Amino acid sequence: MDLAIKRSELKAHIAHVAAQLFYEEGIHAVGVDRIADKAQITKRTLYHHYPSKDQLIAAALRVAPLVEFPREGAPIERIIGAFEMLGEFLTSSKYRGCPYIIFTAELIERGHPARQIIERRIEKRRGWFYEMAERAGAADPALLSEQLDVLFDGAMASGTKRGDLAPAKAALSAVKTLVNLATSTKDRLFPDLSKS
Amino acid sequence: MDLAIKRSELKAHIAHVAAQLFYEEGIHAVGVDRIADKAQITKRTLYHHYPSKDQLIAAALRVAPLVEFPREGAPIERIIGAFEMLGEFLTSSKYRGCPYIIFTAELIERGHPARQIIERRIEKRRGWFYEMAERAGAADPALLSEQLDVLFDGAMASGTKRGDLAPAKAALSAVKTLVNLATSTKDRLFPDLSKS
DNA sequence: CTCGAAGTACACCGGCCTGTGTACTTTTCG
DNA sequence: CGAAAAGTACACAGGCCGGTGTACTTCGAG
Repeated sequence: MDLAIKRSELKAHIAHVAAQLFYEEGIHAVGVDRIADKAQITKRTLYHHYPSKDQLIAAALRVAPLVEFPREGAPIERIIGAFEMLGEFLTSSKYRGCPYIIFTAELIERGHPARQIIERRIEKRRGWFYEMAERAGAADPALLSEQLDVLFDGAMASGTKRGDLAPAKAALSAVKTLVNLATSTKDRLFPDLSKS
Repeated sequence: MDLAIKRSELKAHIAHVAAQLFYEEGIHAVGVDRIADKAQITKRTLYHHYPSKDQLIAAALRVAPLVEFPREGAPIERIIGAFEMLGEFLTSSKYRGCPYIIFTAELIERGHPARQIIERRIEKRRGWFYEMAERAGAADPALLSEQLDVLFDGAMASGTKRGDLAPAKAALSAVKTLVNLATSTKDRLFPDLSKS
């Protein structure tokens, strides 16, 4: 496969191997020896780059794969595109659940090293949704972006439990409905929907 | 607190203690000794009732707290009621995330003992949503119930990461919108919303 | 009452996992 | 080229955890 890894890229390489293993088999279930083996290095070398497993976890989290969000186009199309990408992500070969959720579930006691990374990324995604909602001319961008966020997480979580992409489809249809409603002027026809 | 636990209730008591500890601190992080201590019994006694930790995990999962679903009322009100109960669940003292998701995240390798319980419960919830959607006269009960499912999971997952109940509120508003649309005859006004 | 089941107290094993010590070879770069 | 930095190979410590053995006491149902 990847014979001959340049020394200068070794550190990053280790992080990627760790990320994959942690994600696929769980943080607690994977020992440093396993990671060193798969990365084709010595445990000693691993500890040279990452003095503790916790720091390795943090590094792995930083390079964890994400759902790609569309970088251009009309706001509404970008939002919908994000959920379409999500569908692809969910059906990718080894999907096992939202990395954030999975890692968070295994990192309760630990104070901080990795948590902050997760929280920062989540905040970034929320910001993106809010910006899109605003640019799309939503009546209540805060509400819409919050709804999108929930749907996104929901599709990921539901996709964890069941292999298929039905959750992603359902989320996508819900997104289309909610976005259309929130950005259309006709929403005045249903003034009572969002309250009570 | 709970001095004097009846012998006949001991087994159930152990499962409850385990469920709480597993949920709050993680399955891997909690050892049998901890559980035995908190249950005020000997490790030996624990192993008398549950011959392995895996079986204890399964038992704990069976008694894990759930969101209560309304048992009576009009279908639409019951659906909405379910999401209101969810909001309460999320803001309950020690909420740390959807028990199913958390436990699943820590139980990859293990083949079966606990997984089946989780899957059965999820299927039950899905069935409940479908029945409600059908009774409410939804145009496409399969789609609506799938959407509700995704929103439910999403609220739980989002609620994990951030302490507040904003996700639950957002999910609730989305539910109201989607249910109203799906069950109203006026949805003919928006024939294009759910496709493409 | 009585006898077996249930519970106790405590020591102990074996495996796994994080992390280190050491003596050696290889690469990199000024 | 030559020295410092990086990597190797391997053994080993120390801790935690799941699970067992044993000899004893207590409970509770018939």
